[in-house]
Amino acid sequence: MAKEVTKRSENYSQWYDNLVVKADLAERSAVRGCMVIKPYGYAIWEKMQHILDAKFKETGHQNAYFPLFIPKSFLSREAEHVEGFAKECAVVTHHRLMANPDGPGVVVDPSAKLEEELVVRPTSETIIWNTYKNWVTSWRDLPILCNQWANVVRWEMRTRLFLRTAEFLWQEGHTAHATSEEAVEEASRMVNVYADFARNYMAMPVVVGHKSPNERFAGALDTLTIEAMMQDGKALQAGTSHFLGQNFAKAFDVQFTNREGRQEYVWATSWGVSTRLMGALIMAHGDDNGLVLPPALAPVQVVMVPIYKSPEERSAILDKMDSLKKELEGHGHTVKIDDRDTLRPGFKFAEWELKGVPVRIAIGPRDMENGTVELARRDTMEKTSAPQEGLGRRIESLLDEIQKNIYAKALKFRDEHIIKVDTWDDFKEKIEQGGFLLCHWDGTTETEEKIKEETKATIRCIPIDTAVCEEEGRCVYSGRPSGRRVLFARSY
RNA sequence: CGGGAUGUAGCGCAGUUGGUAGCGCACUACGUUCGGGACGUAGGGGUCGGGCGUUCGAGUCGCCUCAUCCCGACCA
Repeated sequence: MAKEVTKRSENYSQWYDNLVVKADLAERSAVRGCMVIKPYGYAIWEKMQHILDAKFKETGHQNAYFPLFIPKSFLSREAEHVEGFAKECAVVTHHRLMANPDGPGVVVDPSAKLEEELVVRPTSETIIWNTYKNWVTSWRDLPILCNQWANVVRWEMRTRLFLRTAEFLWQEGHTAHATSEEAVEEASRMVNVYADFARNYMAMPVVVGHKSPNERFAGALDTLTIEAMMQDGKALQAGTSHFLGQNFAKAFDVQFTNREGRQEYVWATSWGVSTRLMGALIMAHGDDNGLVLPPALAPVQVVMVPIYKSPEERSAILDKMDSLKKELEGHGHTVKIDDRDTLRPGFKFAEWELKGVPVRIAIGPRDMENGTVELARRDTMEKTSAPQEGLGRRIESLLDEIQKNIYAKALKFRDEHIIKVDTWDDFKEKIEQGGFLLCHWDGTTETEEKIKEETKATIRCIPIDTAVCEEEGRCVYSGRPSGRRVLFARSY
């Protein structure tokens, strides 16, 4: 039929694009580089949002909203920041259209030129720090712990659904602190919130670490990252948390009077994850049959498909399904009964597999006689027969098991593809096979750039949570001494 | 901004030396089906990206233009 999915092993990139569209997650928009997130895809994003939002609240943060438009001059206040974002900004220059005097349609009214152009936010540090200036006068006003859910625009040259689009949805936390220590601690806390979310909800293992100076966020003193491995062995930066020092406070003159009565610049962090997480989820778990969703993020955890010939059978089975649905909902699961009368069961099976629903329950005349259901799990594609009696408890433990199994599978894959590499020849060979390479690095940007030029691999992070990195050695490229291993990979 | 390609039905594509606009899927109606992506019959749907030219005649040839995609530079 029409919804054939490309084989993952044949062309991973094509498999991904195909899957995103076929599973009804998103599609390319007529607008250059932009994406339409379809209801099914958005439902997954909403689940992510709710879970993350609750975690932000738990850690003392509040939501707020800042303007979409940033006066051009704001961007240039912090030198490194402007340099980092200047090349990808959409700029509003006019505020009015007029009828085209030379033909049909409308043209920009040249008399409506803005005195100062407005940049569509690529990130909100500048507008937020310009605002925070007015919020802070005393140490008593600190900390400020705000988060914003918003869209941002980065005019990328080349785009991919979820992974890199001209406009994307994200959350950005922006905090202000009285001390450096407090801000460093905040940046670390939030990267761990992300890591916890990735592991326990997305069922996706991640490596937590520091970015090399070269890969840092523009304007940050330190960038923490979570790096995930996709099934083609490439790395995906799934979330970042930045210690911004006093850079933005100085650029926007945000000072407070400390307990000793002296004026001091505040210390800042910012952190964010985006709809890119959707791409990570798809690429981390999907297979040749389509999406594989961890139960914690599946908009539909259990789908029920009736199998019948006559209208009488149909109504009897649907009645049974209604009562089973209520039982499962009592256990807190989301259940959908696929009662579409125009499609055959086999089609429905394939469709829900494509959409990644963790558990399928099929009931036919045979099951009605025997008091059973057919249970199918998406992660292993196994089918078993189970009694209708006590189905709620059975499903509860099954969903739990699936969540754990998906993580275990991804973890196994990742650990099999992280290898230590100590020579340059070995590096060049191993990087072609995909995966993460743990190598010694001399700490210079020069070496990092050379390696990138020759192999397209970059330092994904300097891991903080892997004891195996802590050892003396020599740089894999230059041979100079190194105190620890870092993580190299090709990335999205 | 360099290099390369493609624009024909909702989607994917074919269209020969220029001669009535096609195929598959999807869609509509009816019937038979229904435990792994059903089948039959009958239908509907097009300014061939746009403009100008050559010609008796252009989807096809020429020029211009617009858009999109791929490979680089950039990147969550």
